[in-house]
Amino acid sequence: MDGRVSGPAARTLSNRPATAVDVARLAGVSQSAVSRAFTPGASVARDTREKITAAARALGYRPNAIARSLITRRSRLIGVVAAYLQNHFYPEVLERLSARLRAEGYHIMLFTADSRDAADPLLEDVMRYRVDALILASTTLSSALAAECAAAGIPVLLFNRTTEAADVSSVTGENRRGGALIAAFLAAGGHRRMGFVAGVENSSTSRDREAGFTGWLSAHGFAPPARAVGNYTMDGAASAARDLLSRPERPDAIFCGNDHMAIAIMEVARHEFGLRVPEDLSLVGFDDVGPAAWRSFDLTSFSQPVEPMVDMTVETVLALIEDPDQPPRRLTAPGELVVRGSARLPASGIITVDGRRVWRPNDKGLT
Amino acid sequence: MDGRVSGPAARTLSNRPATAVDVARLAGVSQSAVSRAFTPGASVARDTREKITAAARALGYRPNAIARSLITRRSRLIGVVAAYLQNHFYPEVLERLSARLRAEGYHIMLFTADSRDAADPLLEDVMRYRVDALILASTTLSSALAAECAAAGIPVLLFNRTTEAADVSSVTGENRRGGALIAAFLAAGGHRRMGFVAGVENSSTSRDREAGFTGWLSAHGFAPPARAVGNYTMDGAASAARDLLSRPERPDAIFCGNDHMAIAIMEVARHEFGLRVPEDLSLVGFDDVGPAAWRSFDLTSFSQPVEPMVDMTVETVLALIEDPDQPPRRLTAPGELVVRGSARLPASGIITVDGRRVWRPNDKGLT
DNA sequence: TTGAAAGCGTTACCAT
DNA sequence: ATGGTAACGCTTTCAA
Repeated sequence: MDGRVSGPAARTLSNRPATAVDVARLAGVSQSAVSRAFTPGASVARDTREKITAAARALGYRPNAIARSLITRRSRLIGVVAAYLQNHFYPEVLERLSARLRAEGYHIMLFTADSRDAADPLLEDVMRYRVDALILASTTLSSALAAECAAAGIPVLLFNRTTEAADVSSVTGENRRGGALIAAFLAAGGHRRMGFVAGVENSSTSRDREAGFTGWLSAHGFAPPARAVGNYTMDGAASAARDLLSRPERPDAIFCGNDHMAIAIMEVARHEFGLRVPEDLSLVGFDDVGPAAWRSFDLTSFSQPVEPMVDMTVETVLALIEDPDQPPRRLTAPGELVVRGSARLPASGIITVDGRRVWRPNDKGLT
Repeated sequence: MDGRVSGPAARTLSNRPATAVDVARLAGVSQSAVSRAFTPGASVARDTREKITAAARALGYRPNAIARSLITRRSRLIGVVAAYLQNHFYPEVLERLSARLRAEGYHIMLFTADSRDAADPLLEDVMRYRVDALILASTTLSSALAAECAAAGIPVLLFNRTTEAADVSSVTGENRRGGALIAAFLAAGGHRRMGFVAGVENSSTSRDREAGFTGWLSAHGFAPPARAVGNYTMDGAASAARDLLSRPERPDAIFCGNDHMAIAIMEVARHEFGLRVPEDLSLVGFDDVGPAAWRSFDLTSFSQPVEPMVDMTVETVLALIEDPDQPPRRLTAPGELVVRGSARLPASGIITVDGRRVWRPNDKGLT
């Protein structure tokens, strides 16, 4: 009766995104049919579907993922909490993770956490968006938070971290074995005054690497390494290096908690202390990130292979979403000690695999 | 009447997240009241609110952002499309952007685009989630896509890119002025055989930097620079460097399209060609990312200040969300030519500002 | 200040 | 194979 705005034309003029109802009306079918046409496994007759897709295209219709999420109770959103994005490892992970998840129909909601402030307020947001799962990359998850996620039924996966406090899934590299292997490598290279630069001290990653390193050393009659803390930051590592390198008994080899810190330490050693690497000081890192291979650094490093780690992560997360009650998985991706020029070489054990030089000592007992 | 599952206990036992109805029931109020209690500006009596928050806490209630989005038609999600995450510039941007948006109550949905494949399928996903705005960091947006976003009413902002094809908002650095300033700087430093390594050739960023550079050169009687294309990747830049440096008339200075490529070029120059930087070859980059300041590179570079750029971005995006019909903004964040040791120095014009050495020639005409 | 009721745009379940 | 209808969990009128 009111002629001002009515009829199909008005719909078309409306600048709000088209809905399934609009499409249904135009195609002359029910809204349910439209829904089915956009649902992969649903049963729709050939020409019904064609009418619908034609109408949808005409209206620029796209199913509203928000509305879908509400009813299906699946947002197909994965919360990813990352810190330390300036550490090259994480951009590499993020890139791969995003690609793999997208292939599975999931998307990333990105949260960056200051390492200093608690993850709590951030978690509040995560929960409100009803993410289907949460991947914590390098953030300490308080056990309280883990409990809260569990209560909310949100699967949690720790990436590059573990925790004893809660029974939660995790994907890590071979931190302990890597640390031990590096100790053996440096010892075989003739070094005697070892140093270690820790990352964030209460992180499992740093603790495990250190435990592997010092464990091997003490088991083989070495003095405990000189030690400083770099907190996984470049500035922290630079300070740690200044500390270590100005001690009377200067280390002749330093195991740096990760490559990011190793680079900062190398800079300080060379440019502030005038040391030659590896003649005066051997340096070994962890992660084997891109910059480790740059000629300026040529860093020997224990690898954490991004692709396998991400693949494990995605697989685990999807399984957890499928069945949240299944037991948590704690997975470890095997790495290699990739040998480059930043540390003096042992007499034997260096072989070339897939174009990379790696150290595989005959000595067993380094599993 | 059916006694099996009913009453408050049953609700409590349910492991689905609590809803506003659950809270209302427990607090003895209406569901609307619960909604108001969680809406900043709403009118709720003091003790009503207290009853509600108590009940909410007891049940672990959190408002469902998905449901809220559906009715408010605002997802408070910002789509961010990023490529080249291995270029340090982008992680820095992402980190800052995430923090700033979160402070405004928005969240990032992250999409990583292979630079090779089109952004189209990705855009489909973006639209389905009804993001409130789209930030394209370093991706070429086809004008067709821009049109589609406009049709869907999604504000788009190009970060570190512009386009003539469509009338869309953008935030960039001073690409043209930077390129010109670098030309003047190198000329003043006594260089005569200039080289340029382009990024992605059809990107506005690379084109503007090159235009500024070659424009200044030709205006001042210099031959056009030797030219190669690096596509903003390290591998591409390394190849470009090999090309340029093995030419008979080897350049004595190269303007590298960004720092990421500059580092690769420096590696090749030093380690493959045995050149000293800057004695044999001067190198200048663009962006002034973190690694530029590392002693090993000590790269002279025109800065693109992340914080101002991100702040402009957030401000613009919020304004566009508020009023999508306002005219697009094309903003430019001023940079400086940060002088370090990778290029021979001009006799004058270098001053120290905020502890950084920058070049500010007396010569006007470099606006 | 509060509660009832009408959506928001889907999917899911029933009939047909 | 198709259409009608009831959710999903919230915000937003509108009355009271």
